[in-house]
Amino acid sequence: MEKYEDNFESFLENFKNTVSKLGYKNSIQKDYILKILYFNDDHLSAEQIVAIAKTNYKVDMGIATVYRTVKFFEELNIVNSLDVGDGVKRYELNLSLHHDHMICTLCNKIIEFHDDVIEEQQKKVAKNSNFILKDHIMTIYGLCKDCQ
Amino acid sequence: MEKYEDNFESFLENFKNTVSKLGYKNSIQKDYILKILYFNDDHLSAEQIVAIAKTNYKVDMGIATVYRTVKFFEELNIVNSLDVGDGVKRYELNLSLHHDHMICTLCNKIIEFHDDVIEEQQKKVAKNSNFILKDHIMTIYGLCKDCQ
DNA sequence: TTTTATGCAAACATTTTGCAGTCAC
DNA sequence: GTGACTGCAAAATGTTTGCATAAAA
Repeated sequence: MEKYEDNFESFLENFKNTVSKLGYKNSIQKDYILKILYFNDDHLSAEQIVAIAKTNYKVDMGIATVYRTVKFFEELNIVNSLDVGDGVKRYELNLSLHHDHMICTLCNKIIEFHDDVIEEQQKKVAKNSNFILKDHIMTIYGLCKDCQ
Repeated sequence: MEKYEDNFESFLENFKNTVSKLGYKNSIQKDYILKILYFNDDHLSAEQIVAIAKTNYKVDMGIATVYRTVKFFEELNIVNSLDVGDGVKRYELNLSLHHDHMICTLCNKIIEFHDDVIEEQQKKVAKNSNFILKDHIMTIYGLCKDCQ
């Protein structure tokens, strides 16, 4: 717990420096959105971020700010957005190596995974089609352990 | 060309029988939406389907009808919807074996592909997580041959 | 003639935008 | 003090729904 706190603090410091260097301004909203994404390994919607800010941190935040901020984060490549298929975008911090998702069609739980074989094969497939791979998403739908 | 016509005609006949058997009613709207999806290997949005109906077939169709019809088709498993990430759902006929998509981030072209290695590996990954795989989507983003 | 399908418009949900005021630097 | 950021409300976007009419069986 303490360890994560520490990690987050340095991550936040680093991020704030980047923001300043780019000529943008820091704000408590940016801080809290990062904090919320950092300490919730869920994949959160804009509305959920507002709700968590309010209940867990007693911070009121306009939803427009959340949308603008996560878009800003996406451009800086520290946040990914993902489309579960229900018409609501969810956001996750882009800290670790690339990963994909398994989504339970019953309880909507999102499980992250990474597989090198698939990653490699994707590169081959792209190459075979003369396609320059920049990114990919892969989502497996099914039943999680608990819902079977 | 003639061959495809023939194929489509028998496909359509077959579909119409299914609709009748299930107690639903056939309509020219259903026919045209199928026809449009069949003869356009693009992945069409509801709005595009309405536009093509109007310009290519001189058929006016309400967009609500298109949404209802593609949902109906999805339930019968003859149409898949896909989320390119721009907030607009696109629809494709589900005729062939499973395939995935490469999307060019410049010209938005959609290229279909199928790869057995990836399919197999997905099964393994799911199994390792005690996850019962039902479906998956995989989309590769990058630059197509023409846009490089 | 009964039931489903259609088209329109209104409703809806999510996301974006304009603007006036606020805050960071 | 300047320029970016915020929050609100309005607008925009994509999709769904209610209802009266039309068409299929």
